[in-house]
Amino acid sequence: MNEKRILQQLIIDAYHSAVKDGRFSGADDPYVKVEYPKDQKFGDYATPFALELARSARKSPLEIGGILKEYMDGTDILGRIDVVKPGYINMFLSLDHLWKNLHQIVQERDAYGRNVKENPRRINVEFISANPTGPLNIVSARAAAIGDSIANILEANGDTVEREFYVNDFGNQVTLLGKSVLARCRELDGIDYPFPEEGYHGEYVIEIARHIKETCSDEIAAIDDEEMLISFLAEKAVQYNVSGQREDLDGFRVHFTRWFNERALHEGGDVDATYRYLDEKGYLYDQEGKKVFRSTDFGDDKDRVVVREDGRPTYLLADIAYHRNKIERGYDYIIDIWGPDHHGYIARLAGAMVALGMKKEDFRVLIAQQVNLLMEGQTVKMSKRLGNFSTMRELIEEIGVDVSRYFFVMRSLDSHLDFDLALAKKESSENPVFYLQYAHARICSLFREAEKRGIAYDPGGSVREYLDNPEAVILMKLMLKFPEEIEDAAEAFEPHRLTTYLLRLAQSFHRFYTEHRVLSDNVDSNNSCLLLADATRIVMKNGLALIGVMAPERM
RNA sequence: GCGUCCGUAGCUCAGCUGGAUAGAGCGCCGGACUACGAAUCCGUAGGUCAGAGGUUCAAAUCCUCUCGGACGCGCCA
Repeated sequence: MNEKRILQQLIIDAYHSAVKDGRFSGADDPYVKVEYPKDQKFGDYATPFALELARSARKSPLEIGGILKEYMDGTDILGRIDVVKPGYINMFLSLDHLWKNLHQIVQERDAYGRNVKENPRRINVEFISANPTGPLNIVSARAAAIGDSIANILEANGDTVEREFYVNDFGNQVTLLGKSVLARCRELDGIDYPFPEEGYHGEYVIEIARHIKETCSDEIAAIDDEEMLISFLAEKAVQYNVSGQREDLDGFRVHFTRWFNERALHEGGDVDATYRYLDEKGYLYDQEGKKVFRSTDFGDDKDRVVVREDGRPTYLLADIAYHRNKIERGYDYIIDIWGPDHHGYIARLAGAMVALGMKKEDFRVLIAQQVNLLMEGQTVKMSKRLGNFSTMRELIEEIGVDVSRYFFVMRSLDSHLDFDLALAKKESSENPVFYLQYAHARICSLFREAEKRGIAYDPGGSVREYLDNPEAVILMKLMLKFPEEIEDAAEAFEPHRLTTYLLRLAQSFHRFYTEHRVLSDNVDSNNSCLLLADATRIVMKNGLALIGVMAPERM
C-alpha cells in the first residue's frame, strides 16, 4: 500500500474515532481527498477534508482540523501535522520513513515501484493494428510507443497484460495490394500493364514485387488465372509486410503477445457465428436485402449494416467477431487504442460489446490524437497509397529509439502532434531524455569512482542524519512517490505523467549532486550518500523501462 | 449541420477525481569547473490560462455559448 492510501486511511480512522467520541457528527463513509500541495511549505500531502466537513459538522474548519490532528498523532510515517488558515491539514513525512524507503528500494531493485494487487485483472491491450499494406509510419510509431508504455504501466500496477496486434489481412485493401504487386511484377518483366488507379504507388511495392519474384517464381509461373494470381501475390505481400512490421517493432522494443489475423475469423467461421448470435438475440433486422445491427439501442447515432446485399460481411461484423473472440478469451478488461479517424466508430463497437454481454465499463477505447507530418515546416498529407510518408524505420535510424519513444510518450494522448523529421533530428540533442539518462550514467560513474578509490558501499552502514538536507530530502520524497505515480498513470492511462516525474527526479538528483560531495573520507557519509544515489538510479532505470527507454551506464 | 480533440510564457507542452502565489523543457540574457562526468547547476525576463456568462466558500480544471484550429460523420478498412 502506498503512502497516499495509508494517509487516507489514517484520516478516515481519525474521523471515525472523533465521531465515536462525540467530537462532531458526520456521514458514515466520507471520501477523503489527499493531494500533493504545490508548495513544499504546505507539506508533502494535504487534505481539504476539514474544509469539506465544516458545513455538516457545524464547526469551523480549523476546529475540525485540530480535532482530527489529535487523533492522527502517533504515526511514524509523519514527522509533523499542521492545521492552517482556511482549514487545510498539511502532513510532513518523517526523515526516518524516507530513509527506510531507501533500503526498501535497494532491496527490491527492479521490482521497486511495482504494485501488487489482490485480484489482478487480465487485460488485453490492442494497439497499432495498421493495415499490412506497407511499412509502419510515424503515426504507428506514436501508437506503438504509447500502447506499449500503457501496457507496461498497467503491468507494473499489478495487472496481467497481453499486447495484441490485429492484422487486417482480408478485404478490398489487400486485393488492391495484390493488384499493385502484380502490376509491378509485370513491369519488372518489361510487360506493359496498367497500374490500378487506386493502387499502392509507393516505391516499396516494387521491392515487394522483386522479393516475391525471387522467392516464388515457380508458384507464380504455375498460376494461370489472374484472379488467383492476385490473391496469391496479395497473401505473399501481406506476409512480407507483416514480417517487416514485426522487425521494425522489435527494433522499437515493442513485442506483441499475439498477432491476430482477420482472415482466420472469416475462414474459421467466427464471422458467421457472430452473425447468428446477433440475429438470434434479435439485434439484427432486414432492410432492402441487407442485415442491419440495431446499434442505436446502445447509443449509436444510426444503425449499421453488417451484411451487404450480396451477402458479404462488412468490416464491422468482422470486428465484432474479433472482439467477441477477445471476450471469449475471458479478459476482465479490454482496451483498444485507435487513431482519431476512428472515433466515430467507438459507439457502434462499444454497443456491440454490450450486445455480446460485456459490461460497458470493462471496454475502453483510447484515442491517440493525430500526428501531422511536416517537411521543412510544410504539412504533408500522409498516404500509403500515394507512397509519401515517413517510415518508422527511418525514424529509428535518424533519431534513435530512446529519443523517439520518449518524444511520443512525453505528450498526452490528447495532444495533436506536429512532427518534422528533419527538425526532430536537428533537435534530438536537446531532447530531455538525455537529461534523464545522464543522471543515471552520472550515478554509475560515481560507483566506478568509488571502486577506484577503494570505497566500499554498504547500505546497512548508512546513517539517516547524513541525508538530513533539503536536496536529499526532496529526492527521497520523490522516490517514495514512485509507486503512486505508477498507480496514477495506470488508472488514468496517461504514460506522459511518468516523463514529467522522471524529469523531476533527474533534476533533483543533479541539484543534490551539485550541492553535496558524495565521496569523502567519512565512511558513514559515503554509505549514506551512495545509498541515496543507488536508490535514485534504480528508480530512474525502472521508470525509463516503463516507457521503453534505456538507462545507460556511460554516455 | 452533428460529433471528437485542441486553444496555458517567444516555441513545445505539463497542471492529478475543482483547492493555497499558474509550472517545466527549449530559446533569450547574466553567472558557476585547481574536487566524485559542465550532456550539469544557479539567477533574470516572459502569462487577460482564446473570449463571455454560469455553478461553487473556491474554476486553467465543471456547465452553456461564441471565436479559432485539426479530424471524423461509408454497405472503406
